[in-house]
This record gives sequence, C-alpha cells and structure tokens, in this order.
Amino acid sequence: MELSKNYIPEQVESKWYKHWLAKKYFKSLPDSRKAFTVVIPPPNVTGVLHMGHTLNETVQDILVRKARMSGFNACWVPGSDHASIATEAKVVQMLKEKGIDKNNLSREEFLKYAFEWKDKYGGIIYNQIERLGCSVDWDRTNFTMDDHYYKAVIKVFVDLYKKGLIYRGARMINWDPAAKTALSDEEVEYKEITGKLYHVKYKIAGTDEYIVIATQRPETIMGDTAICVNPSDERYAHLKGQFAIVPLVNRKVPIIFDDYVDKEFGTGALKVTPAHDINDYNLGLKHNLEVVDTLNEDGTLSEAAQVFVGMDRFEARKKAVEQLAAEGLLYKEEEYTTRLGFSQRSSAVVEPRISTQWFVKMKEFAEPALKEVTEGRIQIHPGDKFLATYKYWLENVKDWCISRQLWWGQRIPAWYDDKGNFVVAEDEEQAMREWSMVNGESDTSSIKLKQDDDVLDTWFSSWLWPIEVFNGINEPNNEEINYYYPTSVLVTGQDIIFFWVARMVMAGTHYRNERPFEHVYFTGMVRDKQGRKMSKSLGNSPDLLELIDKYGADAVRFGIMISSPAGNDLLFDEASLEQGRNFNNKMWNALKLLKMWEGRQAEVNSSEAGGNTGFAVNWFENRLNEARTEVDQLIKQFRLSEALKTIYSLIWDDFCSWYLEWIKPGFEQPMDAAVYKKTAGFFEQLIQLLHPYMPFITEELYHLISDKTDDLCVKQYADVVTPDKNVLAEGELLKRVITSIREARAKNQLKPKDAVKLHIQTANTQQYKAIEDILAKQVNATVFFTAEGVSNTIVVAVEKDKFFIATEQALDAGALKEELQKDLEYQRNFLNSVLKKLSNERFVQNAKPEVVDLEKKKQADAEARIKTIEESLANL
RNA sequence: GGGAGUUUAGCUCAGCUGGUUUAGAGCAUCUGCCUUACAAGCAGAGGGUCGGCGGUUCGAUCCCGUCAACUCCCACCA
Repeated sequence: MELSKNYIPEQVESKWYKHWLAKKYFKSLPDSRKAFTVVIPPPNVTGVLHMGHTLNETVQDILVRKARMSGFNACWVPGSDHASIATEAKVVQMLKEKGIDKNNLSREEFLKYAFEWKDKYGGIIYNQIERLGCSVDWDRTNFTMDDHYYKAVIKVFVDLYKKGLIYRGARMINWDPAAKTALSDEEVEYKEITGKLYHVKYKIAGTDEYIVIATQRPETIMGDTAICVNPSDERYAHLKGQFAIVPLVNRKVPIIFDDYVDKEFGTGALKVTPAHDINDYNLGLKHNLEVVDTLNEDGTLSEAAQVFVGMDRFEARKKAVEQLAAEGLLYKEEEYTTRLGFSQRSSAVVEPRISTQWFVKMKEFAEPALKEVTEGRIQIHPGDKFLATYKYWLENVKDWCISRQLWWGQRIPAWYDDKGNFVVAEDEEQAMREWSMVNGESDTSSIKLKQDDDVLDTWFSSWLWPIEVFNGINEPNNEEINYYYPTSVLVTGQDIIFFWVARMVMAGTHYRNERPFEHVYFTGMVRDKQGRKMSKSLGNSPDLLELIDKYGADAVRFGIMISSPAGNDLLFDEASLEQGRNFNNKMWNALKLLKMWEGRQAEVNSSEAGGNTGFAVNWFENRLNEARTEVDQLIKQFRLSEALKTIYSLIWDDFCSWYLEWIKPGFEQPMDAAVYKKTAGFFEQLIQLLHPYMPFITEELYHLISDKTDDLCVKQYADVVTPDKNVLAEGELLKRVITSIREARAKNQLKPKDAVKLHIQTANTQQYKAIEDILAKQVNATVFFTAEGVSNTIVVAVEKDKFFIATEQALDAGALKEELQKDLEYQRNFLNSVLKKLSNERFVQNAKPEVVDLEKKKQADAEARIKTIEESLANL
C-alpha cells in the first residue's frame, strides 16, 4: 500500500469513530470488573461548545480511555443541561428576531419553541463531542429535563419541603422594570457611572435640629422608615431615642444605631429604605423596620409613595430634588461615581425589589459536604489551590434561592388556592388530596388550585446529576446506581465550584450518604492569546469543528493539553495545534520508515545491518519502561500535561531522533529481522501509551504496522518492567558524546558530509566498543581506540574520556583555543562553587549524606575535565 | 470592600516534599544541511540577576513577610 506523504486526519477519524461505535467499545454495563465512572459536566444547550468545553472533554476522555485500557469497566455518561435562564434568554431573543413576543405566547407554546431549540443545539453539541473523539456511552445520554429527570427533581423538591429544608420567604431580588421580570444575579451587569450624591436635611422631631443624610436616590425618600448612624459616632450620640421627619411625606421615623454605617462616608448618617435597597432591607430585618414599597412593577411610583404617584422613577427623582430645594431641605449636591446594575436583557437600570421566593436551608447540607473534602474522601486537584475556596464558601454558606421567574425549567410543584394557601405535592392530583386533608374538606369539586408560575434554578436539577443519570433518585436501589456510584472523577471548571461542585456533594451525601466522586479535577479557563476571556461578543472563540477540519481532532487535543496543567488558565494559541499536527506527521513518517524496513528484512548479523543494534534495542527497551513508569505516575497525580510532554519527547527524541537512527542500516542494506520485530513492537507500545491523548492516529498506526484482529482502543496495557539504571546511563552517555562531538564539528565549520577520524582515549574501551558503530554513523567518523601520534585535532572531553577529531581540513587553532579557554573557565568556576560548598563545615554536617556525596562526585568530575582541557590546550 | 491565584528566555508555559538546577520545553530568532521516514524536517547556536525588597537556612526559583503589576471568584456602601 502506498502511504501518503503526510498524515491526513479526516479520512481516518470518522472511520475509526464509526468502528469503535459499531464494536460497542464505549458501551458499559455493570459487570465483575471495577467501574471507572465519569459523568460529563452537561454543557448548556445554549449554543455550541467552546474551547473551555474542548479542554474539559479532552481531559475526561484521556482519563476514561486510560482506565478502559487498564482493566477498568469505563463508563462515561454524556448529556446536556437545560440551563434555564441562559436558554430561555436565547429563545426569547430568537423569537424576537422572528417578530414574536414571549408575552403573547402561552406557557405551552413557548415551551414548544424551547424544546425545538434544545433539539437543535443539543444535536450540535453531541456532534462536536463525537468529532473530538470522546469515548462516551451514547446509550446513556441524559438531559436535565428528560421525563425521569424532571420527575426526580420534583420528587427531591417535595421531599426536602417535607423535611423542612425548603421554605418560602421574602427576598430582595433584581427587578427589570422594562421587561417586568426578576433577574438572576448573573443577568445583572454592573457599570461605572457618574451620578449625583444629594445631601438632604431631615428634621429631628420636636426640635429645630436637622440631620443631614446623603443619597443617590432621592425618589426613594418616601419609602424611608428609619435614619441610621454609627453607635460610636459622637456627632449623633445625643439623638438616641429620637425620631426624624421624612421630607416630602412628613413621616416620623426612628433614629437607629448600627455598626453597618461608615462614619467616614458622606455625613455618617444613612436613610434606611428597606423596600429598595438590599443593605437597607437587611438593616430593616435586624431592627424590625416597616417596609414601604413605593414602586410599581414598571418602575413608576406607587400609591404608597403618596407623592409623584404614577411618575417614572427618574422623572420623580428630578421632581423630588426640585421640591427639596424649594423647601430648603437640599443641603448640597456633589458629583459621585458609583457602580450601577443594568439588565443584560433590556439594558434598564435594575431595581432591587422584595419578593417571595423559595429557598433551601443550606446549613444542614454544608457540614457533611465540608467533611467529605476535609476528611479526604474527596480529593481536589490541584488541592492546595481550591480547598480554601471550597471551605470558605461552605463555612459561610447562605440559603439558596431556587425559584426563578421563568418558564423553561422544572415548574415548582406548589399549588395555591384562591386564598393564597398552598400545598406542595408531586402532581396536581396529589396536591388536591393534600389540600383537602389540610383543610378538612372532602368535597373538592368546586376547588381550583393553581400551580406556582415559577421554575426551579437550573442548579437544582444539576446537583442531582451524578445520581440521576443512573436513575438513583427515582429508584435508589437499582443495580446501576449501586455499581457506578460514586463516580471516579469529576472534571470541571473552577468557576462553578460553588454553583455545582459543592452542591453535588451536598445532594450526594444527602441522598446516597456518600460522596458523588472520588476526585475533582479543576481545569483552568481558556483565554485568547491576549489573555482575554473567550466570548461570543469578542469573537475570539474559535469554532471547534473548523479547528478539527484544519488540524485534525488529535492535533486539537494535543494542542490544548500540552500546556494546561490542572487549574491553570490556558492562553489558546493555534501554534500549539500546529505542534500537534507536526507530531502526527512525525509518527506518520516513522511508520513509513518501518514499512520500508519491513520489506527489507533479512537474517543478517548485527554489523552488516547497522551495527551495535543490540545496544540500541536494549537501551530503548529500558528507556521505554522508564518513561512508562513516569507517565503512569504523572497521570495518577492528574498531571496530564506533564505526562503528554513525557510521551511526546519519548517518541520524538528518544525513539525517532536517537533510537531509529541508531538501528538504521546503511544505504540499501537489509534490516535485521529480529531488530525489526523488536522495533515494531516498541512502536506499538509507544502509540498505545499515547492513545488516550490522540486516539485516532494511534488506532490508524496500530492497524498499519501490521494486520490486526483487535483494536488499540481496548488493548490492555502490559505490566511495566523495572528498567536497568546502568543501561539507561550508558544511553545517556552515548547521547552526550554524540552531541558534544557534533557541536565541536559545527563550531569548526565541518560540514555533515566531511568524514573525520575519531580517536577515543578512554579507560572504558569495552564500553565504547559496544557503541562504536553507532558513534561512527552519528558523527560521520571512523573510530580508533588509540590517540598515539594524532595531530591537527579538535579535542572534546566528556566525563573522563577524551575524543580527538582528526581532519584533513585546516583548523582554526585560535578559535579552538578560545573555545577551550571558555570551557576551562566555566569548569573552574563550577569547581570553585563546589569546593566552597564542601569546605563549609556546616554544609557537610547538616546536609544529607547523599547530597554531600553528590557534591564530591561533581568535584571529581570537574577536576578530571579541567585536567583534560589543560592537556588539550598544552597540545595546541 | 472580602477571598484566591499568577509573575521564570522575545512569546506560551514546565520546574510538586529547599541541594545533579551556573534553571528546561515548544514557538520565534540565528548558523549549517533538499543526509535514501519526515523542510510541517535534520544537526547545532544564542537568549534568563527565576517581578522588587527583606527574612528563615550551611544552602532559596522553591519556605515566610512585604511591596508592585495582572487575573479570577464573592459582595455590590448610602
């Protein structure tokens, strides 16, 4: 078969993915093996995968494939998240572009559009996961709004409500007066703006005294229910027990004292408006203040404001200022820069507003979730970095607001009667039964119950993910959940440590009484070359499929993995993908070389077929085992980038640059059949080692090396043999000798074609005899083991051995001398630093014996080299 | 405002129990090679006071303190 010049990924990739699927290699069912379970962090069905997902999924695939090839029953569950807010916003936007207003749709009509959207984008995402080569079990695909999943979420809500862990309460939310909807914190964008700070005089009741407060929002004065000052503020100490008169509405309000007030800011006195500011609201709760809501849903002033009723809030602000000025109550106004919240959807200024929401009590959940991590049952990678963050959040956890004023999501299973009483139940029928029980009413025919309009926070469904993908909520004792749970490792972004990771631990400990995963691997954020976050609006997020088309999936996986240690941000640069593509070619070309040798095999003796092949084979076998041990260790520690670098260098440098050159026969010479067989075996082991990172090309190469009946994808790793350190050291010495001689050649303008004579002066003739042919081939020289009477030479010293390069060419003695002088100086400095260390009594006393011995060895080596260089200089 | 992280070659990053570290890799740069697997390649080279200052130690890129710059998360002060 004719092999193409370069590796062409597109033909290869789809072929093997189809083959793997057909062979059901990714399918997992419980069996007697140990399970290695991973659940994908379900991507939002809002759009397409970005580079962050690519990194995440590549990491997971590496771990899963590695486990599958190491005797585990590997199970990777794919899926997607309905992402309530984000998706609903996208769907509303899409409808708007079609000229459809969500407000004119019924809930059912809207949900129909939303599900169409989900099918479309869910499909795109799944296609991307496939193109990337992810070995997920497609039969296990879950969506957080699937029927069973929906049911599970509702079941959990009802259960927690019955346990008293879910309650209804008041809360300040972000209100968008233009869209007339509540916003989540994530949907509010803060911007710096310059506004005015108004200083307003409030009369102290029953006196002629005034207290001056500062406010940005005079239109909320009518909602004031207290004045607050710092208890340690002497300026206001005499006002204890007094009341102030709110201007414009003449309301008498108490003067309260609280540390919350900053004495330095403004006048040190604060007007408290519990209905319209989150901090004031909290103050109000603490001091039992009245709440006067002076705004309507659309941002106009309500009846409760008494003045400016029906006027827009900003218009009212102007009027309030005018009137305060007219009454002589405006002390002064000044320029002031502040951060103001704007609605991501309508760009309107967000109003804080009190509303009734549903909450989960978090204290009970936090403690066990904290213990799972602090007691080491869940290990976080990299640990030291995120443990503190995790602990801090759980120790200071606040109740979780789980209701959202949206339609896309699991609808809150609470039913209200016309008096506003409610019952919580899994469905309407059950709700009715509950209602009649509570109300002692057996005839319910005339009763109408209305379900809560709101849906649940998206995280209230995703916190069940590791359980419910195995149907563990609905059937807590089924075979699958018992086999696959807890999962092995969760791979996710550090940004959702609170939203998701901590909450999964909570749900896991609560519903399974066990951690949901053994390890958590945090990936960093993927940024662009300039360090900016990748985002649609910046247009700096590349299209994954285009990248795969351009470089191949393996190269994309390589590029994104080569420099992304756990938890570190990654600046995405296509150059690393090129490196991956080049790596593909390198291996492709190695294959071509092997195929050429395959056809030239013969039973030949070593020297005819290149010489010293015994040494080379023995060395590489040991080197391979050494590297495999390193790689296993690194992957165990989740240092995936390091492991990939090790494999890369093993293949490119050790195998291709050194080993293949060492065993390469002379021009059109036969290839020793035994060496060929060994080498093909090495190559198979190498690509097997690499397979989890670059599955497509490795599978292709595996089948091209020779006809196979099995597939690399599921080939089990053989045990690693402990390498022989002496053999490894001999190989390293040979490399150093070759490099040193090449360097000397290059410095003396000897062209690669210029053959030279190499005279070796050594006490270890035996050792050099074993690598004589390799050395000769690698530095284009004829080797001699005597240096008697050679002249016109370049001298190279490696350890205690000397190498004389003799050539016909004229040599620049001056330049040679200079080189040697430079080297000599370096060695002398080095020796001095070593001697200094060794003459330091405290070093010799305190340092570990190995360290001292090492320094002694360094001393001996340096001394030997210096002697060699001095002799060489004398010869010149 | 609170918390966390980062700072090592021109660029992107390794360097994980302080001593084979006078610090490595890829890209970029320079030199020489179309050597019969690979020019998307081969053989070499140059390039760093490991952010600043102080401390602990026989010894610090590594540990501690402090300052500076950048980044992320949380909060959203009238």
